[in-house]
Parts: sequence; structure tokens; C-alpha cells
Amino acid sequence: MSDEQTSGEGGGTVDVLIPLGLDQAYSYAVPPGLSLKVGDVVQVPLGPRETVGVVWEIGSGRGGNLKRVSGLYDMPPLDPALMKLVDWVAWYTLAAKGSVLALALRRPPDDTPERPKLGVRLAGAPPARMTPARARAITAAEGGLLIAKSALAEAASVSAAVIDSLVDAGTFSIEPMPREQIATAPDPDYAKPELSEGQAEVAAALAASVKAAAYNVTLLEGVTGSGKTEVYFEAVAEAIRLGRQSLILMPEIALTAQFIDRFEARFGVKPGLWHSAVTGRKRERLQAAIAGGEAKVVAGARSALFLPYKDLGLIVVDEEHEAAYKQEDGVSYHARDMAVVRGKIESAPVILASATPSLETRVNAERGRYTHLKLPERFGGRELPGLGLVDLRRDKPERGRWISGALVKAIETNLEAKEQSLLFLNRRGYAPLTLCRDCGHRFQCPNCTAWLVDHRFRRALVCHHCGHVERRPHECPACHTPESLTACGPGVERLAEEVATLFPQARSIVLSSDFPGGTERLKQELMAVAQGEFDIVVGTQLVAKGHNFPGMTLVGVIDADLGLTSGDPRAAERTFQVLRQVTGRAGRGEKPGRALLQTHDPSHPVLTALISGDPERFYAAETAAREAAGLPPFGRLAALIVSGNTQAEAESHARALARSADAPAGVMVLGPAEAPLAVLRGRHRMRLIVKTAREVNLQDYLRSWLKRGPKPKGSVRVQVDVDPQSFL
DNA sequence: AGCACGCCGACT
DNA sequence: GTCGGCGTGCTC
Repeated sequence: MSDEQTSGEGGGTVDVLIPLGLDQAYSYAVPPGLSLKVGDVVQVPLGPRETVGVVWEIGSGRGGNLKRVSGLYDMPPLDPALMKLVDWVAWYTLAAKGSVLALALRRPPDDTPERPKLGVRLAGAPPARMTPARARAITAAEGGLLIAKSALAEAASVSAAVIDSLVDAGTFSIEPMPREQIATAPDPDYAKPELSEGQAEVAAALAASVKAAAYNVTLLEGVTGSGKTEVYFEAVAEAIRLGRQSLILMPEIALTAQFIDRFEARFGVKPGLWHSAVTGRKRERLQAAIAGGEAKVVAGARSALFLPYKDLGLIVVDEEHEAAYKQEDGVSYHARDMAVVRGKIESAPVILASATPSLETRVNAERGRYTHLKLPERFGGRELPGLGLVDLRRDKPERGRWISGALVKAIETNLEAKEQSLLFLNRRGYAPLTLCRDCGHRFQCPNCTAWLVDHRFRRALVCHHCGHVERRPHECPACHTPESLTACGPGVERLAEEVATLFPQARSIVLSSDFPGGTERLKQELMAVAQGEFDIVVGTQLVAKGHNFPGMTLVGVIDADLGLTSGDPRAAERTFQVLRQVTGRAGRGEKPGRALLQTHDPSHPVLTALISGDPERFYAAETAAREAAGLPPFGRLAALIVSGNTQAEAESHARALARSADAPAGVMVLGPAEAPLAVLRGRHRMRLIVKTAREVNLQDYLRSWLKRGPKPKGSVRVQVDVDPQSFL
């Protein structure tokens, strides 16, 4: 009888969860001779075909005519902790259990033998006939090291054929490459950093929590340059010393060469890297190394959360406030919150690192759910930039100009001192609105409610919301007056025009995601800026993070009010974060920096808090403003995304929820502005803010609502946006 | 995820 | 008249 609970013998039944959009595990009969336990990966018939699945439960199978389990895969069973995570994430996100399992389940191993990569080595005499290409290849191969053929071809900028010919000539020998080391042990004492007293203290506290091997969450807050990474690396080092695994989660874009270099400099080897571009065999081998416990440190994007760690001793979520942690298609989850849940399940400490923590994380810290550690100083004793406001109501640029007198002066001073300036305007294109001088016609997107943005360089009007593009006509489409169209408001392109007029002698550049020539060129230009090749940089959000510009001593924010009035309940928070980041670009090198923010509302709490340098003030002001506006307080918010085939349909579903008799209090319907991707795919979404009383179990409520609700034509998906741990 | 069923537009 | 578009539903 007790055997029934631990294993499904021949004649019994098992419930198998299949990694598809199914919410229930299906029951199958266990064939004679097979013994199955929970977590086993099996093959089962599903409809006309065979599928992989995981034994989720034993013996609760309904009677009747069940299909049989076809077989057991020769692979390690799913870890109970991972199963628990799948159950929890499915419950929390209201996603089908099977879809969540799909995130966690490894593909059954590919049993075709791995073909070793071939490498070449300089081994013989030069060929009888020497050509420039051959000479380059030979030079590149000097030193007698074994080099992958493709890498050598790339390095010598020759084709693979040249290398092949040199192999035939006997100049190169061809040998199988040794398997790339995927899990070389990092050395916790490879290069210990020099930490300030304050940093060492925080590092010691983090290391202690790793040693304690218990769940707890620490918010590690420190401005850019305060040494956050160095400090959490000490926690990672401690985990390595204990022989346990660490996961460093980061936004996909942050998995850069810079981070890897820093890791390698600290630990002597690269971390295991997990992101969407790691595919095929490499992915399989890394998974195996993680499951086997050989991979000690994994740095990965959000999907790394569902990897089968053997002995997870630490989770770090770098840049915890980043929106990239939100998965919006398929299973909709916030990786930071799920990381906390995984930490809880695995009894591992979790570190949330950020220079600009999100409000919900602050709330959790304030309530004592998270420990709050701060790194106040910048590393090397560098000072934070001085911040100042320019009141545009007094210092008003002339019509069609956007740079105030005070800012012009500051730029001039900087130019004379041969120091760099950054003008920040978070608006791509030339002008955000185009209208007809004659009849007042405004160019609006045919799909959305957004204005079309004038992109002069591309000679087009573009909707930044859904991607719609049209030609900029020469006459007004409404009144047909020729050449009557006029640009309203500034974008970075227009600002660059003004810079060229005001400072014709300065070397300037515009950097935005529209940069002609793509990401590669953009990277080169960022490098050029860092090397001081430009005097004035005009840029969007893109310049706010990542690259360090040591020569940048002035940051001018053209419109600090931008984004404060957008109706999005998180607008103020995002503005605060981006302004803090971009003003932090000033004075990262030898010389101190300063930042000037142009505003029409100098007493705005976001700006006064920013100027004060104390983020807590922003948080306090934001909380008060919310209360005054009748918005639900932080920590009691969740967002529900309702989608339908049309916006009207989605809206009506959303209203139906808001109206239903037992709905949680304070449901608000917001516009679809936060879901540009969904709009791109032709699906309109609504975002609801749901306020709950503490007693309401939001997930269970929504789940039941979805079951009995007005069966929508489209799909209803739920993303819980804030308040991750209230039901933990 | 696949695969079947089912109801409206341009074609041998 | 049908071929086929993909929306919807089902799989123990």
C-alpha cells in the first residue's frame, strides 16, 4: 500500500504532465515490468502521437480504459524542487501547468554521437605556392596552437577553402578539437578585490548568508560604480568555497563581454553562460553539467531560472528593476520574483542588486521581508555628480529651440575645457507629432491612438507603438494644402540639428536605437565616444546604461518631465530610474561631473527626490501621491492582462471582471500602452490593475473567474506585476 | 505543440 | 461548384 505512493508498478497508474498547454496531468496505466516514480521522464501516447512527459503523481488515476506509458527515458528524473517550482509558477501566473513544465524540462538526450569539431595546427613546411591569403592564414596560426578551422578563417579573413588547401599541402595538420570546457571550476581566491571598508562589510554579510544556507532575500542597493558586482562576487566566491552552485540572473542584454571579463578576472574562468543564443549540443552539455553539479556558476537570462541545479546555494538577480525580467509571451512571469520563489524552495539566499531598485522591492525591504544593504559611496572615492534643475518657465529657449541658456552655457564651458557633454532626450526620431498648419490635421497611427513620429533620416512617419510606417507626404492628406506640414516638439534628430547650429565647431553624434548601420556600428560608435572622439552626444535611453564614458562631465536632460504624465501607474518610477541612471553618466572618469535637468515643474517629487540624491525620498513621495490619487498602495497590486481579438473585446472582458459581484476591490482598466509587442502581433491587450484586500487570494480568485467568466473569444492571460510574495 | 474539424473567399 | 485560409477544440 505504501508502495503505491512511491512507485507506480506494472498494473498501477501514474499521472503524467505533458509539456504542452495542458493544465492537468493525464493518467496512464503502467505496463507490466515497468516501475515508475515521481519525476521520471517518460514517453506516452497522446492522441495520434508519442510525447515526452513527467510522472507528476502516482496512482490517483481514474479507472476505465487508460492508455499505457510507452517507456522510460534514460535521463535523470525531474528534481522535486523543480517540480514544486513548476506547480507554484503555474498557480501564480495562472498559466497551464504543462506550459510551465515546458520551461523546465530538458529535451530527451540526442543519442547520435557527438561529432568532434576539427581544428588545424601549423605543423609542416610552407606550401610550394605562396599566396597572400595563405600567408595570412599561416601568420594567424603561428605559435603551433590548435585552432578551430572557422576561427582561423575568420582571424585571417580568408575562406575555409584556403585553410583546406593548406591542409592538403601538409602545412597544417588537422586534428579533432578537445571538447570546449564548459564547467571549469572557478577559483574563489583567484584575484581577490580590494574592497573599501563599507564594501567589505556588505560582502561579509552576503557571504555569511551563503554560509547559513537558508532562504533570505537581500536587496543590494548601490549607485553605478559603487562596486555592486565586486561585492556580490564575494557571495559567489563563498558559495564556490562551499562547493555549491550559484545562479547570476541578468537581463539578456547585460550578458556582455564586459561582465564575462570581470568574472574571469575575479575567478580565473568564464561562468557557464545561459541565454537564448546557446543552442544545440552546447545547451545540452551545460544542462548536464548543471544537473551534475560540475557547473558551479551560471550566468543567465531569465530562462536560467528553470535549469536543473543540483545544489543551488545562491541566486543573484542583477539589475533587479529591469523590465527585461518580465516574460510576456507564453507563460507570463517576472523572473526576479520567480527567483525569489526558487530561493525559498531551495533554501538558498537571494541577492537582488540594483542602483535603482523597483518600488515593489523597496516595499518588501521596508516591510522587513528583505534585508536592505546599501553601498553608499562610489568606488575609488569618486563623487556623485552635482545635480541642478533648470526652470524652463524662467529660462525659456526661443520658439523651435529646446536647449536653455543655462545649458548652452554649460556646454560651452565644457567645450572649452575639452570635456564631453551628453544631451539626453528619451525620444527617437525628429519630432513626435506632425500637423498641418492650415487645417490642424494631426498624423495618427491607423492601428493605435498614438501620434506618428517624424523620422527625417528615414524619410518616414513611424508609430513607435505598433511599428506602422508610412511615407511623409508633401501635402496634407485632409485639406491637400501642399507643403503645409510642420513638425511639433523635439526628438533626438531635431535636437542634433540645434546642436549643430549652436556649436558648429563641436564634433557631435546622435545615438538611438535607430542608428543607421545596426548594432555593430552602434557599438563601435559607443566605443569611439568612450575614447573621446566626440564632444557632444545626443542620445536616448540607450546611452543611459552600459557603456562607461570617462570623459563625460556634463549631462543635460532636455525634458525631465517627459514620461511623468503618461497614465501608466509606473511612469514616475521609470522616469526616476532612467534619470538617475543617465545623470550618473557624468563624472565617471577622473574629473567630477554635473547634470542639469530642464523642467517645467521643478517641485515635482520625482525631481526633488532625484536632486536630494536619496531614493528613499522618491519612494516616500510616490507612496503619498498614490494614496492621494486613490490608487491602491504598492505591495497590493497585481496587473492582469486581458487580451482579445480587438481592443473593444479585450476592454469588455476587462470590464466584466471589474463588474463581477465578488471582484477584488478597486479594479481599474488601463490602456494597452504597456503591451506594444502584443499590438504588433495583432492582439490588443488591456492591462488591469487589481487591488486586493489581504484576505483575497488573487490567484485562486482569478482562476475561478477565468473558468466561469464570459468565455472570451480571445485568450485571457494574467501577469502578476507587483507583489510577488504575498502568498509565499 | 500537432492534428482534425469547420466555416467563408478566389479559382482549376 | 471546391480548395484552402486559420480559428477553435482536443489530446488520459
